[in-house]
Amino acid sequence: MKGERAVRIGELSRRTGVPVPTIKYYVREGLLSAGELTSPNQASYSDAHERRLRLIRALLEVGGLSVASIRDVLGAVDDPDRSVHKVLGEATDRLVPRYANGDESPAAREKVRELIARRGWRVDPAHPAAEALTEALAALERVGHGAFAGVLDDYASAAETVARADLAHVGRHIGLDDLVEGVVVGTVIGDAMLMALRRLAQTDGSSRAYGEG
Amino acid sequence: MKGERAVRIGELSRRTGVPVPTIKYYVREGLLSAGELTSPNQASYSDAHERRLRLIRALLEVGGLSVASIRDVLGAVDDPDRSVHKVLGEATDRLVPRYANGDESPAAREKVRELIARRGWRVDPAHPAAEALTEALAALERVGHGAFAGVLDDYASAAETVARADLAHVGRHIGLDDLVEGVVVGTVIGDAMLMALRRLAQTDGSSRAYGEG
DNA sequence: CATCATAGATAGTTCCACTATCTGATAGCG
DNA sequence: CGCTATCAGATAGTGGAACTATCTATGATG
Repeated sequence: MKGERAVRIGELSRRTGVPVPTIKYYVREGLLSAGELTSPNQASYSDAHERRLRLIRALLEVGGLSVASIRDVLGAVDDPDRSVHKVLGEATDRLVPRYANGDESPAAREKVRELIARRGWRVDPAHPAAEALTEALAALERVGHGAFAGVLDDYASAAETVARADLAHVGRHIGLDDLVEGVVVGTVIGDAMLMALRRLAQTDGSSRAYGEG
Repeated sequence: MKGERAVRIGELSRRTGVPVPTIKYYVREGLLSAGELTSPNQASYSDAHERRLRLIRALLEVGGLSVASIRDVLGAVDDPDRSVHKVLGEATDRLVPRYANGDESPAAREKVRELIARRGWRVDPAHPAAEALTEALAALERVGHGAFAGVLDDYASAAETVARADLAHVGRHIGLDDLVEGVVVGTVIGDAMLMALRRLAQTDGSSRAYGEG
């Protein structure tokens, strides 16, 4: 086993493939806690550091998050409050792109309100994700493809399927200790997975419908 | 009606909210064709320009695409080839993030192959979306959440639902002329919609499962 | 004891999406 | 006709983001 705890920064860098100056940069930016100083110019990094560093890279490279959002999100991961629903809510809240926007397109806003009602979802219509959805619908209108909003209910069904799977996974596999980390990973990497799967299913479907050879 | 065709750049800017220098920048970058010169220093922009400009902004702001990818994608939109399947494939191809990566994690790669087989999807396992999925699964492993791959099949079902809705919409509402544009909009804005809906469904589900007051 | 790695600080780099400025030239108005 | 606003096209500059490089001590290690 190479599970040696307490390595120095060079070894941490070798193990994760992240350059030393970049690790230092993450520490400066508050994404990663500093190593434990064993002398004025020597610090040791634990397995937790390595794990955290891999998480940062995954959020950055696969999730496409900015360093600033990662700092936010990891703030939630380290938050001591551990009530499940609150923690789920906070973690996901911080993962929605924020639109400064106030009140473009009341039509889009209304569609979102109706959808939430129709689905019986117990969510605040001012939830950031609802804002994001409103923004997307408004963009569809602006671009002259408002009709695409017709897929909303099918999308909502699919989203429910996904959310059920997410919650089942959380219930089954995740302990309170890395709950938030699990939620973050599942949300961010899950988005990437879902997008990729959507492309694959589209490709398959279009090949069947408009087939080739 | 204010459907006056052939406006000048100032008016185009006013109508879309995009600053004049930014419009010029998009023209330089090849996202937008130049206006038709009516004299050495006067050009007129048509409704098509306005429409295209709105599309660019939607892809940038809601879709989060880079100027470079937008140029690529719009290249497909303007491509004269219009066989439905090919066009769908090309448009979606250009919308998948490309990973330079070759061969990290054969386990992840194998999982993707198996999933495609299990689903009976007629897609090349080397499809860029399959690569992206492989990358996501590899990231899960690296981060110590490999178990999350257990949701794959549920996600795949959801993706099929979404893809069916997408294709039905294309078949019902979109003519050959703006097929590609429709696909691009549906793909990019559709991703944003799906992500937002997933958050809403998650919030609802977690509220029911771990409820609050 | 000589060399190497390290902490911590500061400064520099690259890329991206704009934004500003400048030079003529024309439009449109009175 | 003259005046001002607007424009095309070219070049240069800006600000933010994510690094990357350099420097100074200082301690680790063989």
